[in-house]
Amino acid sequence: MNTYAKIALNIGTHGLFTYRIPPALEGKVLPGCYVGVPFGPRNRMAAGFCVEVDRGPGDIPPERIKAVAKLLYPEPLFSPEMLSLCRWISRYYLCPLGEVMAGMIPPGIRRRTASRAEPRYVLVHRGAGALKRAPAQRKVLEYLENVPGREASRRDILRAAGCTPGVLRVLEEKGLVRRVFSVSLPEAPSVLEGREVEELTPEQEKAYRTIRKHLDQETFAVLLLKGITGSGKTELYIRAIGDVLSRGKTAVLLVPEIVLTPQMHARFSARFERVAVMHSRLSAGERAALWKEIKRGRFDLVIGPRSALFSPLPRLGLIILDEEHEHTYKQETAPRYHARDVAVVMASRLRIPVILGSATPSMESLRNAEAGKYVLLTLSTRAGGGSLPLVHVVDMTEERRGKHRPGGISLPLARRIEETLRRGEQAIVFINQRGFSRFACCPFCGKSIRCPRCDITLTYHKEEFFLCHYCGLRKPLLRRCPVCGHAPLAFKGAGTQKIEEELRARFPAAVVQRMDSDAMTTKRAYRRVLTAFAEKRIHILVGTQIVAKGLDFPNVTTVGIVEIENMLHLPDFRAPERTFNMICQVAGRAGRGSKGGHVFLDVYDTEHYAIQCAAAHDIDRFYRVESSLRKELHYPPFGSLVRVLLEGKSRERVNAYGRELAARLKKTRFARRVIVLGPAEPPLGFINGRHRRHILLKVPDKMPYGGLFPDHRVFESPAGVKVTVDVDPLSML
DNA sequence: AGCACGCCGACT
DNA sequence: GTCGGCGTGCTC
Repeated sequence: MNTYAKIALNIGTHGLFTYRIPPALEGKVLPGCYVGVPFGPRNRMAAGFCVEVDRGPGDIPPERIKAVAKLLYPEPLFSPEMLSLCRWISRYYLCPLGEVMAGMIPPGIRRRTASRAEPRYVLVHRGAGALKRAPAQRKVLEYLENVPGREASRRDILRAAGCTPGVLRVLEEKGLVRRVFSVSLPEAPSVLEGREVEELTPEQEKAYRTIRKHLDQETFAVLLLKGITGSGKTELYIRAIGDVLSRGKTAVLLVPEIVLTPQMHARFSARFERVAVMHSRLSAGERAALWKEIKRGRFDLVIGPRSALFSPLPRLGLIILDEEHEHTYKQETAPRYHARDVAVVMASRLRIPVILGSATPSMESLRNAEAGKYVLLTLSTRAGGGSLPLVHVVDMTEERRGKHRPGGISLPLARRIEETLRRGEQAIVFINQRGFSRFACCPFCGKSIRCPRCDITLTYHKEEFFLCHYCGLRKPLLRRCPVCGHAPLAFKGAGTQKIEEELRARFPAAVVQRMDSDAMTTKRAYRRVLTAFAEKRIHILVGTQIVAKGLDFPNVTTVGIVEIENMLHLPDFRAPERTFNMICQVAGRAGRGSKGGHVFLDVYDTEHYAIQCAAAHDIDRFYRVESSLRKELHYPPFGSLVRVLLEGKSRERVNAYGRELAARLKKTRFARRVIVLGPAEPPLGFINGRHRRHILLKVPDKMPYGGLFPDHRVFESPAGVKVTVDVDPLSML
């Protein structure tokens, strides 16, 4: 009696392939297994995942069926629960199952040519002095004694000690060093350590009791932890994780961007021993080695970005998502999943609790809390006893009318910075734009400098180039207008470089540092700036998003937020939400110490509800106003969106297919309930030499749409047009 | 993803 | 007259 395996291959098709299980592999090829199968006319070896084991071959003609060639991993890589999760992701995000599953396995496991992890060695015993007659070995031990964590990679050791691998082997045999697979712990700078919250505030205590109750029940629950900046959410994470670990279970902590949260690593590594931190710098081999060690049960806690959700921790007991509103949780390539939503489904499959934390939760999560689907936990006071900063909304129209000729920053902000410096305190100025100015244009003929491939303006980077922030195209600097020859050009819309320059000019005695992705190309540069800022060697920090998150410097008493309306007035229904969140996050950097804080918000539309609510730190009011607007237009969280993006070199083809597809979608059996908008030209209608159109589907609230389009062929793309389906899109540019 | 089949430009 | 460009289509 033969058995057959349905195999999901990562070849861009939703179909599964049926293979016979040969006697030698009988009982070993199980759902969730990673296998090699002969594929195609030349029978080349393809890797795939067994998702089902059947008694018969189904409707495939038996003569076409080939046999599974081998097991690529001795045990299933997916538990039944995780396989079920993969199916859900595949259905919900309209992504082939094989692609979903392949995406959850680190490249080093996936590839046959698993490049081995770089070996690392840790010091077991001190006492290099004893090795008088083995200078090479002594050198190695001396090096390891002085290195953070007493652990280093083989390459580093050999370079530092100037010895050969044989020396290390001898030391390993003597038991003086041990070979480890773990990845180095993040270098934790003491200056960046957050305050230790020893005792919980009454509010924290209350939230913690609720968390404990759900951990005790060991069932599925979503806990939305809404806590203002500085309210001690992290301390609650630590306690919850501690509880889970003490029950012999494991936990995963997702962070929006690992490079931006060094203090998070430091805090967790200080409290727990068996912590695996996924950093972005891991090579494929290191990632694979770490993955195997996690699967083997060597770690209790994994901290990492969204992909860490799929790390194979045995006995997972808790999932935590910090800063759950962050858009980085949405993957922008297939499968286009949102880690928050997947975490919730995963927790329900595994019957465990999940904690979503944020000072400014997403509209989606707030609505789920309101509807009673999530348990809301609120922290409304700062753990250290400090208070939220006072926010001053500066009316820039007033500024413009006054005698003071406005530059990048308002007069009240400038005055406040002056006072801050006089008191020996520090300031942060936030501007959501890199470069010197957003665009350059000719004051004579009015033409702007644009990207020929994307048809958007090029950002001016001073003394460097014009840069397209979408395709990365660089154009050399121009003195004159390329159209009419007029000089000089006018530069509009300030960026970090311009604000930096202005601050230097205004405050010549102060040390001003810019912090954006252009200035902080390496992690080291970033750390160096943070250390200098902590040591008060930098007085004013100017930066983009980078300065918005997690920085905890008690001496920062002033925060300036300029040009925020660039964000507020983007053609995107989430623009007010993003702006509100951003202001709250940035404002939260001020007044973390005992000295109190002031935030200056330079805006023209002072009455806008996003500005007003942010200034008042009133998220509940923001939620109410925003909800009524979204409800009216059936935008999320009151209904869902599916975005179908069409791209191609020929504008005519893209347009024609867009019209055809929209017409077809209007005729599906869902047409009466789904609103089909478009095809329309998105805000970025031409990028990288490709014309773009999109169709937006508004799916009504409560309509179950797992499998809304069971016939995924609706979205098949014809010649010359690429079709991308984005379920729950976060960006519609 | 590969690897084939299939129709239009520069080569021995 | 062919060799080869990569566009499109199939793979249990």
